[in-house]
Amino acid sequence: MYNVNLSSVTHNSSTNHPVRLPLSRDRILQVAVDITDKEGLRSLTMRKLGHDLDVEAMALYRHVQGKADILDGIVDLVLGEIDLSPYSSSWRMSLRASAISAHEALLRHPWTCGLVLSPNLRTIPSRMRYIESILARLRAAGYSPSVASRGYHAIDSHILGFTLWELGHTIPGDSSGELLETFIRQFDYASFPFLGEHLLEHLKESDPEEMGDFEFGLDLILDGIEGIAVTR
Amino acid sequence: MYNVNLSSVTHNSSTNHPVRLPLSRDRILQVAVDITDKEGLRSLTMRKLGHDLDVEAMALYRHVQGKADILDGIVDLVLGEIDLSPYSSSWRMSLRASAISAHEALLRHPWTCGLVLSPNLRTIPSRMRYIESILARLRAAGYSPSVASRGYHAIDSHILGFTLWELGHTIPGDSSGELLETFIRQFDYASFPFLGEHLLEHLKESDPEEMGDFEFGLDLILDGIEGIAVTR
DNA sequence: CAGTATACGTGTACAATGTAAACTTGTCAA
DNA sequence: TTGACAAGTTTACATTGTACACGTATACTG
Repeated sequence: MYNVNLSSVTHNSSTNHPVRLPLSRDRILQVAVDITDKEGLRSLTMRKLGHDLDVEAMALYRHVQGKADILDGIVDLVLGEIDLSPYSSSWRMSLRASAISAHEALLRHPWTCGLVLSPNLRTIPSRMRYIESILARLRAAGYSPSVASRGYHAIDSHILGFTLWELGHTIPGDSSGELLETFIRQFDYASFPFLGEHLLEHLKESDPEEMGDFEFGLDLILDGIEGIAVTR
Repeated sequence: MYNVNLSSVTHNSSTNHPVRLPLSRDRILQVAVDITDKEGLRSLTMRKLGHDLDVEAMALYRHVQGKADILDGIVDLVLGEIDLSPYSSSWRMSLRASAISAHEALLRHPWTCGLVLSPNLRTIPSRMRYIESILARLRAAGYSPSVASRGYHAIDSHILGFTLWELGHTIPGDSSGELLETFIRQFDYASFPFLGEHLLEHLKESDPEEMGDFEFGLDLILDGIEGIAVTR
């Protein structure tokens, strides 16, 4: 039976000396996600990762191609958290739920957006499954390949773009909002009156009845798609 | 009069020995943009930047705070290229034109998106002017602060998200599309039929009459905003 | 049980990066 | 002439990813 103890050292009773949990790609990636969640992408170094796994940095290379591979791997893990099969009668509600699930996953792991979008052609499995799933639902709803493509783009752009925006105004390690407050205090409201208004808009405790900003934009897009005639 | 020669060495006719163009923040940022456009963000190192300016890396620090400052600076330059005052009778056409201008600027300098959205609270002047300008036009159109805020978000998310998506499928230094082609050839169409269809959709020579994918999503959003009642 | 092979981890080293601190030099005012 | 100052250079260092050679515990083979 597998030992899923989080601590990396366990005890072998027969030999009576400490035995390390064996390293594995999965364990490396899990710890990498933890580090990045807690201390930011900057802190995810091979040495730090090795340290947290009670191992020298170079040991990681037996299980992982290199740092790039690790980055791909943790993105894959996060995107795997997205719920792609929410039960729903309509394509619209189903896509809406998936989009919200994606948004939540990205917020849980704020470093993901930036990584997903670094320009190259890696094929990250869960990312491909995700895209495939959105396209499939639009096609199943009767939309043409062209409309499905464009609809997918609009939805995904909104998810990534909006989440990035949200996160851009979060300071890592400033949960108390202290830095944010000083920022707001010294903001030049005279030069940027509407931006100032916008800032205050964001600070306002939002009515829990009211829809969030993310859903607002999402519905704009879904409305638009719904308005396009299906071709069957 | 200012010497705007791109070469960093000019000739002083009285002393008859080469005289370096003086370094300046502006010149540094210009060259930084050039390097990043041509060789990617990875290649923008202080040493490379110094080399291209015929100067040691450390000389830059007399004119610039550090690398982070340079990154902010080049983002500022690019966002400054966005046309914020396209003549137009309606808010909708005006915003549409600005959004397209922003999209174009981001495509000209593909590294910008990632930089704009790295999470922190720097205040990049042209970015603030840009946001202010969009908000102002929505407010002038009669929308409430809340709708203006959310409308702005939806538009900006689309611009950044969509452009990032586009660029994610571009390989830096693969203008011939060679890498892309091998990617397409070895793509697993059986496992991801709709993604495959989507890929082909992208490869198709687009009808010049037809609207681009960017405008398609943009109009979805603008339609949505237009459908919201103004409050005056 | 002895010998060996293999997988796993370590140690050391190196190149690339950002940048601090001290040094040099060209220019110009007093 | 001097001397102060700004602009660039030199040197050095810490941090990063990772190549390579080396040990060693575990499992397999006879």
